Amino acid sequence: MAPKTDLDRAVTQRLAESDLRYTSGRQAIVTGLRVADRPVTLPELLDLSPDLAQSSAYRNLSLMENAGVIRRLVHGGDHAHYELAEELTEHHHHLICESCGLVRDITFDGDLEQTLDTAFSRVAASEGFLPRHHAIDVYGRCAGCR
Amino acid sequence: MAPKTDLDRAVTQRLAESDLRYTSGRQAIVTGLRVADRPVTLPELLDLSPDLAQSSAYRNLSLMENAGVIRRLVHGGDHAHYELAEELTEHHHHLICESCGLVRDITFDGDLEQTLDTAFSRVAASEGFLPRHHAIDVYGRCAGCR
DNA sequence: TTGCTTGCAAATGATTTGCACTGCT
DNA sequence: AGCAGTGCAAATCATTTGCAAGCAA
Repeated sequence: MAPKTDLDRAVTQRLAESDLRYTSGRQAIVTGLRVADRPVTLPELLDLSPDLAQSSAYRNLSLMENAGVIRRLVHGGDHAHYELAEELTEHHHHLICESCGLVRDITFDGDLEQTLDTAFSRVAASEGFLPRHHAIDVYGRCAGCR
Repeated sequence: MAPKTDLDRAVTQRLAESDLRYTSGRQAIVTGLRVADRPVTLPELLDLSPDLAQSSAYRNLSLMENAGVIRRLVHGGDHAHYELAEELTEHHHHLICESCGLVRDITFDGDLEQTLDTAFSRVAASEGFLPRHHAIDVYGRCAGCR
């Protein structure tokens, strides 16, 4: 087993808080997501780590999502995309290719996020909503599909 | 059949451009979505118009989505939500209740949208993407689930 | 040994599709 | 007549789950 990274330690702790072990299968998933460096689908994840059983991958993704380690993204395509939770990385948004489904992370500067939060809170309040977080998806064509 | 509204006329034209007729079943869907005044799931749509056959509703929603009349939203819940396309209403975003799945429309003022478009174009360009449109989802708790 | 994990196979459930029939035009 | 549209039932397919066996504390 590879030496523990800071990410592994953070994941271990979050899993422990939900009474879950950081097994080798779960490490393979976390490592796969870290290496991919972009949200990936389940088939892509299995390609990255061929020893994973599909059902266990789905099961662990789901368990780790509840534990705050994984975030599941769903856009219109056939498969959901998975990435590490923002608490383990950083707040970001997504660029989605309408042609091939590729998803990439993007970040905005703090001033813009500040502006957004303020605007969202005001509009949400007018509808009686208590806003908790937000997601921005920018759709377009990726370099390969231009 | 009810008299044609401006919306009906606009839908008729868009469907015609795809060689589709504006049949009574399709009118029932469009009317249901207009009356609901928020994105609804397929079961909700069938409740609003009990005469619709499920398969035809799905089929027409899909055809009308391709014709630019309908927009399909997918947010992780069990069912997708459907609403009238923005070209028939106005550019808006969504407030989503994490507890019950309710979706409501929200709009931002022009200045903010302008700021957003500028920011999105710049960031997308840095990744080689050509941005086409965007979607902002604000997650939280609705008044009923507070 | 207790209980979390895993892999396999089977089940689930939203959505899609084949097909025969209906109804515009 | 000719073809778009519809409803029913069956098929699809990503994801979930039951279960028996494996493994860590």
